[in-house]
Amino acid sequence: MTKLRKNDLVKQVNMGAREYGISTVLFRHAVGEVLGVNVTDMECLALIFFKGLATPSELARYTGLTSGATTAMLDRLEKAHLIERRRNPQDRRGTLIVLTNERTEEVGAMFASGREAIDRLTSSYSESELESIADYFRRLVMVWEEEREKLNNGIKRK
Amino acid sequence: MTKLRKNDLVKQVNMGAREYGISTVLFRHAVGEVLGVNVTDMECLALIFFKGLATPSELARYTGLTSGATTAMLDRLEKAHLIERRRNPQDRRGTLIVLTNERTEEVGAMFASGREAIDRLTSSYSESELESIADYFRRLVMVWEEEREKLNNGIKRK
DNA sequence: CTTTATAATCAAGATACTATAATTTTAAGG
DNA sequence: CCTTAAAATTATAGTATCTTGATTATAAAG
Repeated sequence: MTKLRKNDLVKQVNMGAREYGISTVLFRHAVGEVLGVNVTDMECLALIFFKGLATPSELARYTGLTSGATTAMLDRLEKAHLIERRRNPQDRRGTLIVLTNERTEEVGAMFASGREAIDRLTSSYSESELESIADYFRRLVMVWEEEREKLNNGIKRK
Repeated sequence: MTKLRKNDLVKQVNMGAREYGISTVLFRHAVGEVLGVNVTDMECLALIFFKGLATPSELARYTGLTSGATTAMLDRLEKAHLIERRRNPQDRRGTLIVLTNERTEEVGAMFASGREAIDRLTSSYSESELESIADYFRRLVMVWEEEREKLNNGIKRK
């Protein structure tokens, strides 16, 4: 009954992907609680931390906030000395958002332990396993991006 | 230089995991826009959809909302005929939250196409690949859960 | 140049959330 | 039983956050 076994594995993987998403959401909420920032602001902060650099427009797209709400959010993060606005030399209308030197370490420390654990975990797999996993993630991202575009096109047509 | 190759693969996987998380957030926001519900409510709705069933306490933990705000949120989703409150036969103090029959299809349709694509994608891997991927997800979840507990313990001690 | 589009901000009013406390209903322990 | 605890809801007042529409500065296209 190898067919059953495969179906079962497919389910396990799909379930795993979902639970992974849930666990990262919960973790970010916990970090937010420690830093004293709300959920929206924390989602942003996490993105800035992982990307190293972001623009307000990018953050607005990511969080689904309007531009006004995004400005307000960045004001809050700035007042808490968590981020800094820098002018974009390429486009002088634009702003670049980075973590402040002051608190990057503090924020980093919370993610660092997890990052290291993930590094150890990932490194424990063989090259061929890593190839499969990386490939799977790439394709997952493609699927959700395509689905999102379908929805967005649907909105525009109305 | 097989060491370099492995390091590169590890980076690809770690990056892939992050981008996957980002793409699912963006997708849920797009669905929320179509359904006309705000981000918080949508995060909840997605959890209910994927789990099939949830309790208010569970949703409060997941969203970081207080119990009062959770009740208000469920009121909004109920007024929009997206969810239904059912009594929990196991614990009659409790409430179970499910999608309504009316709109499950509508919501489901938006996720269905993606779900099917994911199913096809996942099924295209071999059993041994799926084992590695499932294992990787399981361990990722464990890592973030552990990290979250560390943070929560830190809060409590204060 | 002039027009149009984009990035970000700001101001005002509407909505959502928090904190707190009280209430109801049920579960579970002694 | 009786007490204590848990799940969910309700109510109120205050605060935080979001939306909308206007505004400024700059970029890009014609």
